[in-house]
Amino acid sequence: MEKIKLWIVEDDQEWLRGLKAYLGAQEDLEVVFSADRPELVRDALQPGTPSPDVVLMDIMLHGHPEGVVLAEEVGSFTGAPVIMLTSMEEKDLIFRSFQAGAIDYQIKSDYESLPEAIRSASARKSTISAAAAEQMREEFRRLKELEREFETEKLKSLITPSELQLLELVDQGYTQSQIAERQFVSIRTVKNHIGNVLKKLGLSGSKEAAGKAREMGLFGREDQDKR
Amino acid sequence: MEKIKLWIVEDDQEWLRGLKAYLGAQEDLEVVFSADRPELVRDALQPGTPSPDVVLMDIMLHGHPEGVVLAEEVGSFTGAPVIMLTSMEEKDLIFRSFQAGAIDYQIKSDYESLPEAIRSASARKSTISAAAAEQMREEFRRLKELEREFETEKLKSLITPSELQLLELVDQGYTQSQIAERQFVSIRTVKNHIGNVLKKLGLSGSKEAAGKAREMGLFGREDQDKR
DNA sequence: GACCAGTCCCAACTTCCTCTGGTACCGCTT
DNA sequence: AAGCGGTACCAGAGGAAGTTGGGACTGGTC
Repeated sequence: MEKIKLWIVEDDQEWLRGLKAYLGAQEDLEVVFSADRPELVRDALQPGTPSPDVVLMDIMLHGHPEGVVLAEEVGSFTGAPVIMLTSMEEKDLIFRSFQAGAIDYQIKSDYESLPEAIRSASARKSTISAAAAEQMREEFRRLKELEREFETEKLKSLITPSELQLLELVDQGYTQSQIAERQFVSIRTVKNHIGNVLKKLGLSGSKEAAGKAREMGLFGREDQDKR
Repeated sequence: MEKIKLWIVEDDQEWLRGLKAYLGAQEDLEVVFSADRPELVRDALQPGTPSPDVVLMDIMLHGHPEGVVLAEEVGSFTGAPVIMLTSMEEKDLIFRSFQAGAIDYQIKSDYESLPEAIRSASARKSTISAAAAEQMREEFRRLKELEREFETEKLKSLITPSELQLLELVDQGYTQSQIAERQFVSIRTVKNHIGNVLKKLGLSGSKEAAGKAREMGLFGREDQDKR
């Protein structure tokens, strides 16, 4: 059986030695390269260093999260899956690692589960912990809400108050002349407002525009709340 | 050894039977409940149905992604980790499932890896496939970029053109009187503009404000590009 | 003391946007 | 033919915001 070739990047000498010993003792794992400084890793990318099947990368190197950028470099150069190691579960770093292409994220103190994580990683599977997944979920939710808000803001900045009011009446099914009566303005005003909205939204069809505005929550929030 | 108790929700009778047979044949797995319709699952939530250790949930039930909402309900009611099943890797559904609290996401055709995924899930670990992870990564990237753009827009909407111009000169190290000369305006104008910016940003210190504006890319994009 | 940055007021002027209404015309449905 | 929605212009009134200045004052720093 072919052993899984590991690279380990870890600035804490103590941990590095421990990891090498512990992982090297596994039947199917083999540490072929290790480094405690980013420079050494970058050197290893060009010459004949045995290429890795899986890379273990400490997320914090000498006090700052250099592991993140390094992970991206190593990942794209060697094509190997990268597992990030960290002491604490720090939300922002999980995302940065994830974005940088790391396949997995493991807590150092949980070293017993590392061999299994490495085997999964070599098969291109991530075994993200529940806590980490939960934090990603939260961040995801936040970003999705933000995306929605962003869209809403963009719409709101296009539509003026009176245009919006007319749209609401359109949405309720009134005809343009009915709206004109109700609002004590001429049909011309109504036609202009709606025409302007349609031009700004790039639509043709006041029903469409009104529906869109409603979906985006631009009308009163008193009643409808789809969550 | 205690067997892992499974719930299976799957509308395709063929698959449901296959899954029950295949998974039930595993030594450490036991299918304690299965359903082919959402209603049956909701019924199972209250009475004495054996509670699950892991739930398998088809993401598409009768043509529409009802599995997503169902996953959230089942997950929060039973507290069990939920694995979503699907035929194809559809980006949007992965996120929706993930947000809904699903711990994992498996492709049906890849059924050989299901038992292992179930074991991981029962230990609250997800074994997301590389393809799915890559899609999540992309979506993440997009959302993060959007977040940044959002922040930028918010700033830009606060700062007026001439204020921005003065900020740029401040950033280049000119004093207020130098800026006044250069722009052929009185010192009073400069002081006012900068004062207004500081009030709007809630800062005190024009250097700070200028730096922030630069970081947000509000100045010319011709040269600096930090990526 | 001179110089600079920052803070609070106030006051013109300009420019742009909104709101309002208008004329004229097209296409569709009833 | 009448009614409705939609499109393309135009134009005046009003208001909000941006720009430019000013006065008066505080608090550092060289």
